[in-house]
Amino acid sequence: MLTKNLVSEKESTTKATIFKIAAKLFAERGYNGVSMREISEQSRVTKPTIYYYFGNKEGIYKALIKEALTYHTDDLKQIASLKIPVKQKLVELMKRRFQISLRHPELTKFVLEVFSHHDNLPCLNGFKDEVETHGRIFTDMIQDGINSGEFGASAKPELVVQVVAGVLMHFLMDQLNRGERILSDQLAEDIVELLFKGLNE
Amino acid sequence: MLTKNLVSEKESTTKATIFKIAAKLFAERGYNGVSMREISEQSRVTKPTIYYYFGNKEGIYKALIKEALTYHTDDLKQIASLKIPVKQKLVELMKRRFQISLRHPELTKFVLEVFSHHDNLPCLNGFKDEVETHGRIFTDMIQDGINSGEFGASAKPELVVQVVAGVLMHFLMDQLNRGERILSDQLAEDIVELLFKGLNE
DNA sequence: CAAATCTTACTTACCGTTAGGTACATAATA
DNA sequence: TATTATGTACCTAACGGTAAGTAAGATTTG
Repeated sequence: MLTKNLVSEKESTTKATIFKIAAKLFAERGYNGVSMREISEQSRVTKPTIYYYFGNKEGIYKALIKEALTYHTDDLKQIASLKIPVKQKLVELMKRRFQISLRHPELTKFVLEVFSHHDNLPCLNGFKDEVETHGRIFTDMIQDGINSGEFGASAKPELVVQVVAGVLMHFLMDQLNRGERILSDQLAEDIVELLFKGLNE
Repeated sequence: MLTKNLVSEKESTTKATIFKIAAKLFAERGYNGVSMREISEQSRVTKPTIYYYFGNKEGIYKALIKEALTYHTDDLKQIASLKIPVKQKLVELMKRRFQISLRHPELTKFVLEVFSHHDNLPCLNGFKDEVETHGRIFTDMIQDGINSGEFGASAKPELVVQVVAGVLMHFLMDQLNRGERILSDQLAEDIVELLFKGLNE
C-alpha cells in the first residue's frame, strides 16, 4: 500500500472541496471548457476564494496534474521494487491502474491528458520531467524482463514499452468514456496473457 | 487507392481555406481553445464569412470530424475487402494510418478525439454510429482471422480488437505529439509481428 | 487584563477583454 | 437584376482576474 493519500480523499476543507470539484469539472470538459465561475459556484465559495488558494486557473490545473502524476509514479516505483516476475509486475500494474481508475476517474483523466496531451495546453510543459521519470521506470522494468530471459530476446525493449503502455492507456480511456464497468482484475490478467503469448496461440 | 479525396487537398477556395486553418487550430488547441476570431484572422476572411459557410462554431468542427471519420472508415473498408491474410491486413492498416497521420496530422487528431473523447464536447454525440460502424468492420476482420485459424482460437476476439486498436492509437498519438518522425512502414510491420508472436519469443 | 494590531479566510463589486453571434450594407457574379 | 459571397459595425454574455473590504481568531503591546 502507498503511504501517501490522495488529496481528494482528505478532509472536507474549503480547499479540498474546490480541488475535488475542479477535478470533476476539468475531467468532464477539459481545461478550456470549464470556467472559474463554474468551479466557484459548484464549490459554493466565491471566485476570489479560489484565487486565494490556487493563484489562478492554471494553478488549480497544475495542482491536479501534480497530484495525479505523483501518485501514479510512486505507485509504479513500488511495483517495480516488488520481488516477483516481471510478467506479474505488469499484471499488478494493470490491476492497480484499473482500480484507481474506477475509484478516481477524474485523476486518471489528468494522467491520460498529460501522457497523451491532445490539446497542447500551456500548463503541461512543466511536467515533462515527471513523465520522463515514469517512462524510465517502466522501460527499466521491461528491460529487466528481457535481460532475465523472461521475455524473448528478439523483442525490442522500446517497442514493448510502447505497446504495453498503449494498451494500458487504451483500456483506461475506454473505461472513462463508458457507463458500464469494464475493467477488472481478470481483464488485467487476460491482457497481459495475450500480450505474452501473442495472437498466434 | 481511395476515390474520395480529402477536403484539405481540394482547391483553394475560401471555404477550403477556412476548413484547413480551422483543422490546424482545433488540432493544436482543441475545440474550446480556439476562437472564431482567430480562425477568421488566420484564414484572412471576416467572421461572418465563416458563419456564412459553416453556420456556427460547432458547424466547422462537425464538418472536420465528418471528413476525417469518413475517410478513415472508407479506408478501413477497403483494407477489409483485400484478398490477403488478416495479419497482412493489420500491417496494411497500420502502414496507411501511419502515412495519413504524417501527411494530415490535423485530421488524424480529430479521429483520435472522437475515438478517445477526453473532453466530452457537445459535438461528438452525433458520430456514435460512424464510430460503431468503424468498430464493427474492425471486429469482423479480427474474427475472420480467428475463424480461419490464422489467429489462435484461445484469443477472445473483443480483447484482440481492443489491444490492436489501443496500440495503433497510441502510436498515432505519440507521433502527433513529437517533433521527430517515428512512424514508418517498418515500424508497422514490427508492431504487428510483436503482437502476433507475443512477448515470450 | 484589555486595547491594538496582525493574520487567515473569505465576500462584494467591479474591471477590461474576449467570446460567439448577427443585422445590415455592399461587392461580385451569373 | 437576382443571387451569392464578403465586409462593417455592433450586440450581449461570459471570461479571467482583482481591488477593497470584513468577520473572527491569534498575537502583540501598553
